[in-house]
Amino acid sequence: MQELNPLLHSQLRLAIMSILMNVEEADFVYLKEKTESTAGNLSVQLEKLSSAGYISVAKGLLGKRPRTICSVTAIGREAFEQYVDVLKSYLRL
Amino acid sequence: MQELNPLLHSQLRLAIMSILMNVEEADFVYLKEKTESTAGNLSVQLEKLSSAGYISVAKGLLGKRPRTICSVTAIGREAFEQYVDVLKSYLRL
DNA sequence: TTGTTTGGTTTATAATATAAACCTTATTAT
DNA sequence: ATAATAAGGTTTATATTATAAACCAAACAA
Repeated sequence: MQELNPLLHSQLRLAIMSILMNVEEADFVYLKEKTESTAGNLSVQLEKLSSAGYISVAKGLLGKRPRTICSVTAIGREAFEQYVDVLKSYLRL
Repeated sequence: MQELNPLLHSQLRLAIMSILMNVEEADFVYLKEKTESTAGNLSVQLEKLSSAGYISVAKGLLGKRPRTICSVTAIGREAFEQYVDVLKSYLRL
């Protein structure tokens, strides 16, 4: 049995990645609402995905307010797809 | 987004359940080999699945040696299937 | 009869997820 | 002006979880 990439096998990080896989980019506020997570938890998990190179995080401003935009990288996309393949083998999908 | 049943969303417990979903029953030694887990870890996770009612665990003897036989219950089967459905919605399968 | 293997369980530790507390800048109300 | 409130986060502390180490009892082997 292959191992399930532990960076992706986490409720919140998987939710984040699954959103980002289906959209060009998403900002912090959107991800927070969609995943119903706390800001702290989201911040931590984004940082983990980011430092693994799975997503890119751009911190900028929208008008005068801070705005953090996230998108999945090629590496992240590949990791996600591989994770899905392993899961399929577990679940016989 | 629906939550991923945390009792199933765990590498080893998911592996155990995925094995048990495809087989009438399996003993401790078999599960240990298949999952490549340590006996301690396996013991703990079997206990968790058991006390949730997801699997039944029968401790008996084969000849003179102890033998622990596990099988998935109807409740476990249903929980697993529901978990798979939620996962599908995450992964667009 | 001492050591070793088998089949586990219990307990301690390491890792992880999560939320609480906090910070900064902007806006609103007084 | 200035004191509260909100927006958008980050940092840090805590609770949970997974994992392995240490342990135990029975059987068998040397």
